[in-house]
Amino acid sequence: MRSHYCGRVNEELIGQEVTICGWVHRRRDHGGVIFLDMRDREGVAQVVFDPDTVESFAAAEKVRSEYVLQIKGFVRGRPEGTINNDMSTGKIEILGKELTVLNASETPPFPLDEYVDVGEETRLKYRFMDLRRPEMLNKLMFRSKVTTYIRSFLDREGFMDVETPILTRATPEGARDYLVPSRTHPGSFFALPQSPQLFKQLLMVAGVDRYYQIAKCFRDEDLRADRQPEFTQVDLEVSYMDEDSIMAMMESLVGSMFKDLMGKDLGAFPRMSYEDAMNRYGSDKPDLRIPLEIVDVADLMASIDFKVFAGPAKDPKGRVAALKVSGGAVLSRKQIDEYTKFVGIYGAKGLAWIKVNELEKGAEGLQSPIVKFLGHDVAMQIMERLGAANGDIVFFGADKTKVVNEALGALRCKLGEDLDLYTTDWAPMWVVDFPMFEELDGGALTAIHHPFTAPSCTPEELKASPATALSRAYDMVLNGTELGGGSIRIHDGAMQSTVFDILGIDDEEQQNKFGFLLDALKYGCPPHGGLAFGLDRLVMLMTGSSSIREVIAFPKTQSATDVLTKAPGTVDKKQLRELSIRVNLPEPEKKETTGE
RNA sequence: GGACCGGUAGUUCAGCUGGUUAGAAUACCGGCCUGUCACGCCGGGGGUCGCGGGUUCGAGUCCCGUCCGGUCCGCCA
Repeated sequence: MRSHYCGRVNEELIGQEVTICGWVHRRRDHGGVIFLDMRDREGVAQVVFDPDTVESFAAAEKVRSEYVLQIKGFVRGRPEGTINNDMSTGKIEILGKELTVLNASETPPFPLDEYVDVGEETRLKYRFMDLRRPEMLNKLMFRSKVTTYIRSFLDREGFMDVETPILTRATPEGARDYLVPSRTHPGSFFALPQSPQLFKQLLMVAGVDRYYQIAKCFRDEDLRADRQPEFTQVDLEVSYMDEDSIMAMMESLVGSMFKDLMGKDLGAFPRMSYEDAMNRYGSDKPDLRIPLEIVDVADLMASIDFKVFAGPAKDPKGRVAALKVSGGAVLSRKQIDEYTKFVGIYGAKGLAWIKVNELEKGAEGLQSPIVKFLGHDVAMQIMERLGAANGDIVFFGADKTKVVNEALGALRCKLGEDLDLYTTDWAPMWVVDFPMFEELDGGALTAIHHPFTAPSCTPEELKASPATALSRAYDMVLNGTELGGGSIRIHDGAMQSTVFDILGIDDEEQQNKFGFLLDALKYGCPPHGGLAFGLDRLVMLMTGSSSIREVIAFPKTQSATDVLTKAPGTVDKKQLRELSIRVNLPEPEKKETTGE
């Protein structure tokens, strides 16, 4: 039907006849001459109709925005003075000879140009129109380039693409599962996979050696700008490689992809221990574009009692830390109040600060509601430790360590954004040496990564002091976003049982939920490890998108609905009967539970 | 489960301290126009002010509830 894409018609085709198909992007009717900007996936080209070609001119008068046309015409250079340098096809135009309307279109529900920011709900309701916009099509095309790049890289490295089940069994730990009722086993349910984790480990036992899959994963948890209930992971696993080799290979994948697809050199990825990351950045995924660091000052304040917690001398779980912002003294009282409110979200009960006005005057040159409370000597010692200079502001956090880290960590990122402190566009890194477990409020332990992560010690050592044991996990972080996480896995049955024991999973439950894994570990499981990238987040960062939804063709809203198809929906009684399911909604807000 | 922001024409928005017939831009429809490129000029049509209740002589505006969308906290091993 067509000889060329609209966006690919160029000067080399001048004098030739072409046939293009596409949408009417814009129509400019001057009475005696009509211009149609024709658009397809590859771009826009201008078609001219003049009254000499009576039939096509009449047809061009009748077409409207988003009509689908087939146009046959001659390519010619644009006349002197009418070249449009803002258009990739701006040096040529097509003189329209024949115009066929392949399909009419109703008036679009919103403009498809780049000049209006349309509300997301409207865009999602007409996603098929929204995706027609060049900006969105380009993102989909870029995503396709990324997956193609990853596939060919992994293929070159000897990875096998193996599919794992979508209908699987519910996992006892971790995120909430999406459940699928089994018709043939009334009362039993499949679960959609949160990740192919166990299957890929079984593939290592099976001898696949190097596995990858671009896998859909499902988690029934609340959504965020970077979290969808179904999302895509680049999931991979290798046998006989240690963490250094795996990290090196993944770094090479991401590094070469940035270079080849974006022309960006990420350089070597620095590695940082979890402990270091938490202490210096208050986060296990630090944004290293921002040059601010959190500094402990508890020792300098040992004698001081704090209003909000017992103070460093008396509370071993507490932290007192400071964040110096160069040039931050320009912040107004109102802005500081806003930051105080901001850290309140993370549980901080206040935000103390010191503005450094004239350091040469000693503590007299500091402006702060807390200096008199600290005493001049302590205030000056803090200034010295932080290397404060005139014009700086120092923020303080004093509370439980978790609160201080989260509050100052988030404040650090917020200040980085608000004051545009970024020193680079891209700051990749690895976070390593994660603890194996984290203590819950009740005192029980939970796995920081997942229960299949290998510790960097023996089972005996692990049993002796689980709370301090480190794991062989690694997270790839880019600009404060966790791009991927992985680990060396446990390949030894005794070790796996030890970990389950520590997590409080008894023998019966171990056999019931993970019997197949423990079985597999008995039959010659090679040492192995792997990693999973969040593809959506990766593409979001690479395209500079503000949310993951911008790089997913048909995403869900924050309440996990699809406004386009109106999913989830009710089903009719017959379907429920077949599944032995009865819907039982609470009385007051009883909704219709069946279709017509 | 919680905090905050938003919902007014197809779309993007304005609408002040409650006060005449709810506006603008754009889109749409009609007319004019032979070199535009977000074409231009003239004219026209277009509203369940998310929904329900309340206060008031009077509500887009104030109050309560609710629904929807978004950002975040919790949650997401």
